[in-house]
Amino acid sequence: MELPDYHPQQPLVHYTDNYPEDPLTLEGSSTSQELKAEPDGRPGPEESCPICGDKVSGYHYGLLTCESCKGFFKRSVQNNKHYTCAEQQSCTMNLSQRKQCPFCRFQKCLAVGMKREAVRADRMRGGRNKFGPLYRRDRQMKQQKVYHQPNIAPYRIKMETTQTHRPTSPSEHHLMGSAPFSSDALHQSHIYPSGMGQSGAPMPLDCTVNADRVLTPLSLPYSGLYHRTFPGYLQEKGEMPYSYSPAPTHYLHPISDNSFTLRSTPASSPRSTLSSSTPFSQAPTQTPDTPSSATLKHNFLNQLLEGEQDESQLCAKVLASLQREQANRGKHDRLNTFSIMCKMADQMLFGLVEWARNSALFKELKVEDQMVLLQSCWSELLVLDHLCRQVIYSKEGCIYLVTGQQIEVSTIISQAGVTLSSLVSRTQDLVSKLKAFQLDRHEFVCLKHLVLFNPDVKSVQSRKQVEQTQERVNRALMEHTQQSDPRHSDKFGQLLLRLPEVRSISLQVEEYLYQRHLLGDLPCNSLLTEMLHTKHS
DNA sequence: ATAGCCTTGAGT
DNA sequence: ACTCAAGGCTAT
Repeated sequence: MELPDYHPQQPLVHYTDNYPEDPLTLEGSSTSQELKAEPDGRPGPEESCPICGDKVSGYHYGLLTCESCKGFFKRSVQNNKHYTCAEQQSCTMNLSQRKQCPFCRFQKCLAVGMKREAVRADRMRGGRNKFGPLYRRDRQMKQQKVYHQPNIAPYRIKMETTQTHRPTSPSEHHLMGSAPFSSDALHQSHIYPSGMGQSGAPMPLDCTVNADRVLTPLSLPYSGLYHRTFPGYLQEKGEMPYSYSPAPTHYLHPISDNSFTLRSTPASSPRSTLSSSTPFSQAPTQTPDTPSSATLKHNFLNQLLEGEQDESQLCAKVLASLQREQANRGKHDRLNTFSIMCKMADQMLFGLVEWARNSALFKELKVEDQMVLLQSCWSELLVLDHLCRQVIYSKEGCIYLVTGQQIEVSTIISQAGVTLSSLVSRTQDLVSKLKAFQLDRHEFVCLKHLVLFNPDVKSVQSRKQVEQTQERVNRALMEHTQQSDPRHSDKFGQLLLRLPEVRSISLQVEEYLYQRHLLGDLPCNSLLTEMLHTKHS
């Protein structure tokens, strides 16, 4: 799953850079960075074919390609060719090797956005087709980019399947499984960059063009997200709350000042107060508190809520991190989709650690207990966070990423391996149930605390303290569910009954990630891998 | 089968 | 009349 080094069967997300000022443009092409257009928008001399890297000769079947790929695509479509790959459907595509595997070449043609419809069934010559306006707009985009965004390329995501078998070569990514090259639906269901997105310029209007693509240009809760400034989050260096160090880091080792070695946002740093302007407060399921309910319980719950991360800040942080990561990489060293997902998870994990550390209840615990608790439940917290995000933001049949993008579940299921498909299905079932229950933020934050304060974790020293806190949260949850929705008298019980499934899913996630880690698929130096190691050691 | 060059013709 | 993205031709 990646471009420009295309591996048809690879994982999920690929991106170059991103326009921080416009979250609606997380789509573009693989070559946006290296393409250099003339000021008039015509392809410049350095423009390279997104399929093989050869010199571009103009727009062909939807996007700028070289003459040979144009011809290849035309022949393939006109003659209804069905190729097969002798390798693992992840052959390298470049000028010298493009002839070796027509299967992978054709896949890549489709992947980058070449359009079969542009090959004429009647073989009529000359004239213009319906893509004329697209080409024009793409030129305009390029022009804008040249003048206004010379160094910034867009962010994009595409699907890849994920398998757990080992690639034949460490440098290659192979699909797992499934994806015999047979139908267009398969290819088009990938989260591919817009065929017209090579410019790397914002292309919000391409929604319609990309209607068949999985990843729709996202609609973030707040369009102004990137226009705000988030101290500490969008800075390029230095003060980023979570920056990777070049050497392996032991993020969770306690140090004398009762904090972790990982430098995190100081507790006094600006953070959202979860006022009505936060995305979460717009959750359709939220139950507004009435002034009359200002009880102790109420204050307790609000206290828990105050520690919740602001979704827009988290989104900005993750995007900034991905952007930084990709910026540090070479053109042929892009993260594949799976790696990007891991990076996202990693950032969310950092966020959860920070969340816990800032929790008044959690701070009361010994650092040793804090560590074992977090090490025990991190994956459950990740799953809970994910569930909450889905309940609040996801469209029916889609998975909402922390970056604000939505991916169709059916696509993931159809392309992922058995394990991942099962995970996604189980998770979506849970999402449906929680949506039916109209899980609100109070309940969600209680569930997180219930999972965090688990007195059954072995080697917890202050077991009693953990137990009491859990019971306290449990009571608050019970009272809240009874008050907020008296019609669902069993809501409390139903919510608790979901936790075993959350646990089960999280364990499967850990197992899955660990297997991929053993295959070398996980990015190095991540908190994610460190957590996985801790459990498996 | 590939790929560079040629011809065509609707849109501007 | 010009543009340029279609299809066609043909040496390799």
